[in-house]
Amino acid sequence: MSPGSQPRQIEHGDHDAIEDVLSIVRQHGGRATPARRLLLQALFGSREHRSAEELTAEVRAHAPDVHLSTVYRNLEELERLGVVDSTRLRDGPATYHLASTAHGHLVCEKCGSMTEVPDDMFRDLVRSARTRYGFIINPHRFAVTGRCASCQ
Amino acid sequence: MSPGSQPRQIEHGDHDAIEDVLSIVRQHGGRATPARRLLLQALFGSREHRSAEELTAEVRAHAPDVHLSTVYRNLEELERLGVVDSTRLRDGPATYHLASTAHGHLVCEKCGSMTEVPDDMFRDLVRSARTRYGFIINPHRFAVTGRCASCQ
DNA sequence: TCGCAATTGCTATCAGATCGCAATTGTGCG
DNA sequence: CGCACAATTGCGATCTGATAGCAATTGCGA
Repeated sequence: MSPGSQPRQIEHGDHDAIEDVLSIVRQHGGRATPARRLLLQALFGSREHRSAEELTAEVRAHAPDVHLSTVYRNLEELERLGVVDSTRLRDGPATYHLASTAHGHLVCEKCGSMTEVPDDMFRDLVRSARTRYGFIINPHRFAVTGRCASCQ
Repeated sequence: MSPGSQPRQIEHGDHDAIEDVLSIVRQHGGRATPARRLLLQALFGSREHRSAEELTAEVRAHAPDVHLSTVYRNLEELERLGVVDSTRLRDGPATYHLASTAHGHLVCEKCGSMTEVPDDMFRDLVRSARTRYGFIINPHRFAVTGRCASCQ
């Protein structure tokens, strides 16, 4: 559970994936800047949920001049393109992760721990929201709060 | 949709309800101050989700000196006592409402509109979270985000 | 009625996030 | 291959929502 654990190596598949994303960016009139590339690297390089601040720190390890606001702007852009999802956990900053890593979030309102859960948990909720209200739920972008097993 | 609409009259039942809450507060060593009473009045007086700021404005209509921080402190206290729930909609400030008015929230991430939905929509999710993870979900304290019917 | 802890008003401060602007830099087009 | 120009960046100022510290006030149990 230590914050900086699992700094999983960038695998060669990631590089292609990053370039794929960048070509999507280009298709939308965007550019492949070093900061953007580095940010994507950080996003691909870790399974954890990262705040903008944490991602900035990771980017800065390679390019110390990249500014926090740049990271925010890029995250916003990448979210607009559907590449990343942001999730507001109950307290603290928003966290960001690749949109492809599909999962919901259970956040304990006592101890703050977060459990990732598969999408199918939301199947029923998604279905009834659609049929009853015509509302299409995106289960990745919010946190479900309550009490975790050890905090009952 | 105008912000100040529906300023539903304080009904005589509300007064008793407010005093009931205050006696609970007293049982926990708290006091029945004017600010507290006014805040409860505001909470009872409206079905809408209100931010701390909005509630403060309402309280100030009767007692102009009540400070924003006082309202925050009281909301925190009342939430601790289980009288109110707070919900973080996707953006903007947290909103507060009486815990008794049980419902979940669907928030459109495009137009920002909010739909209140009955608890039973969450039945399945609540059940599988409990059986699979021992996690007890409180459906009132978070917002489910997605696209509303008119924003597909 | 009295004493004391709970509460308040106020200001300062916090964290997270956004904005404006001049300088820089990708990149599509010729 | 090189240019023009829009996209992007660094940086600081600024914004909003929320909290903390502290002295003065005030409910309320005994």
